[in-house]
Amino acid sequence: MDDLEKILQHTSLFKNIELQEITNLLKKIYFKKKDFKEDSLVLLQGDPCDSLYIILAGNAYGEMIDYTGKVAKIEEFYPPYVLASALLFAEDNALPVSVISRSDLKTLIIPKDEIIKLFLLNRTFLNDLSDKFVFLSKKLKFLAFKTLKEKIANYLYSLPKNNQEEIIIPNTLEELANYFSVERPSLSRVLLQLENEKVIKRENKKVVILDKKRLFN
Amino acid sequence: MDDLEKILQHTSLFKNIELQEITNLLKKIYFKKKDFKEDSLVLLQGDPCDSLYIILAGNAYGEMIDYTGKVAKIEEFYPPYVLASALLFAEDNALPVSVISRSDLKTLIIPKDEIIKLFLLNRTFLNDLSDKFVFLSKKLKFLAFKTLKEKIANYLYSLPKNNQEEIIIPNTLEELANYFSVERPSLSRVLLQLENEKVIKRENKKVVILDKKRLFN
DNA sequence: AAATTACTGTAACATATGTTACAGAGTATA
DNA sequence: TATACTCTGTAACATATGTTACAGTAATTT
Repeated sequence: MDDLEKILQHTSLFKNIELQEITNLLKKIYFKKKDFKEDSLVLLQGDPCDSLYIILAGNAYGEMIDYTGKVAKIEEFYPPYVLASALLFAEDNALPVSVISRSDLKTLIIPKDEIIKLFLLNRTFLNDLSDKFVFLSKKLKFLAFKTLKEKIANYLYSLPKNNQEEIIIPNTLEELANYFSVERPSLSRVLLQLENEKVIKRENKKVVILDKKRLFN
Repeated sequence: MDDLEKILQHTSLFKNIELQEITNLLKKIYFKKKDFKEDSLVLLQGDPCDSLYIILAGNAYGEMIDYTGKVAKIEEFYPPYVLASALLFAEDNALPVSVISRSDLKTLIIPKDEIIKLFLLNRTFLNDLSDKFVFLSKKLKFLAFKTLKEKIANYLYSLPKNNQEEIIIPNTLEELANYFSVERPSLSRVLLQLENEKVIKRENKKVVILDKKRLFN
C-alpha cells in the first residue's frame, strides 16, 4: 500500500501532505480502487460527476462527442492525474468529456462526500483550492490588461521600491517579455518610449517612476 | 437580527442561501460583531489574516504602504463587503493592505475555523468556490488566445453543431466582440476574411466550418 | 586578456486591431 | 405599412505589436 501514498503525493490533491498523514487520511475515508482493461469506457460524457477519479497507472484520453456523433477534442491523461476535480462541486457537474483507457488502467475513486471529509480532516485541501484561486485571479487580472504599457505599469507598481525610490527589475527583458506574452523588441521599444517621454528613468535593471499619472494614463 | 441575515444574503459568501437557512447557520457558528469609529484602523497591513471580516454598514478603504512609507494604492469597500475571503486559506495570508474606516463602521467577524464549519454545514459554500474556480479557469483559457482568429476558432468549436453541420451563433456580433474583448468591426472583418478564404460559410447566425485545419492554422 | 555567449537597442517593414463614420439590411413597433 | 431601431458590412486611417535582422554592450568562460 506504500506505493499508493507515494503516487498520491504527486497529485494536486495530496501534494504538500506527508506520507504518514496521507496514510492516516486514507484510513478515515471510504474509497475504492477500480481497474479497467485497455479501451474501456471509464467515464461517460454528460453523466453527473459525483466522485473524484485519480489515475494511478496506465493512461487514458478524454474525448468530446458533438451532436452529430463526431469526435471533437482529445486530451491525454497520464498518471497521477486527478480527473474532474473542479467539476465535483460545481453547479453544472455534467462531464464534458468521455474518458477512455488507452492501456490497462488503475484508478482510485473517492466519492464527493468523502472529499468533504478530507477538507475537514486536513486544512491543506482548502489551502490548495484557495491558493489556486488566488493564483488564477492574479493571472487573470494580468491578462486582462490589454496594452503592453498597462502591463508594464502594473508590473512595475507591484515591485518594491528601495530608499531611493528605485525599482529593481529581477528578470531579463527576455523573461519579462515572455511573462507579458509579447516579443522582446516590443518590450524594449515601449520601455524606451516611456523613458523618452520622461515617464520613467532607467539604468540597467534600476527603474524609477517619474510620472505615475502618465504611466497609468 | 433580521437585518443581519438580509445583509448577509447580499454577500458573495451567503448568496443563494435562504434567509431561514442563514439564521440556522449563524446559530451554529461562533462570530462577533465589532464596531469602529470613523478613521479607525480596522486591519493592519502585514498581519496574518485568520478571520473573515464582513462590512455590514459604513464604509472603509484599503491602503498599501510601500517600503518608504508612501501610500501606494487605495481601494474602497462598501457594504456588504467580504474582506479577504481569498486570503483566508492561502499559504501566505499576510494582509496586503491596511483597512481604515471612512465612517462609523459595523463589521461581522468570523474566525477561519468557523468558516470551515460553514463549509461543512452547507455545501453551497464549497459549490460557490468551485464555481468561481471553474469560471476563472474558462475565462483564463480564453484570454490566453492571442489572435482574434484563434478566439473565433475556439469559440465556434465549442458550440454544438446540428445535423447539417451548422453552428448557430447565439449572440449578436456586438456581444461576441465584447466577449472577445475586441471591437465589433474587427470581429466583422475577421469573419469576412474567413468567409472569403472559404474557411467558413456564413448565413446570418448560421456558420459551417469548411476547413478545420486552416481555421486553426 | 581574449573569446564566447547572453542581453539589449534599434531599425524597417508586416500584420492585427482600434477608431470612426456611414450605409444598408433586418427586426420590432406604432 | 410606415417608422424607428438594432444589427451588420464596409472603408479609411491610426496605432500597437510582431518579425527579422544586425550591431553594440555586458557578462562569462577559457
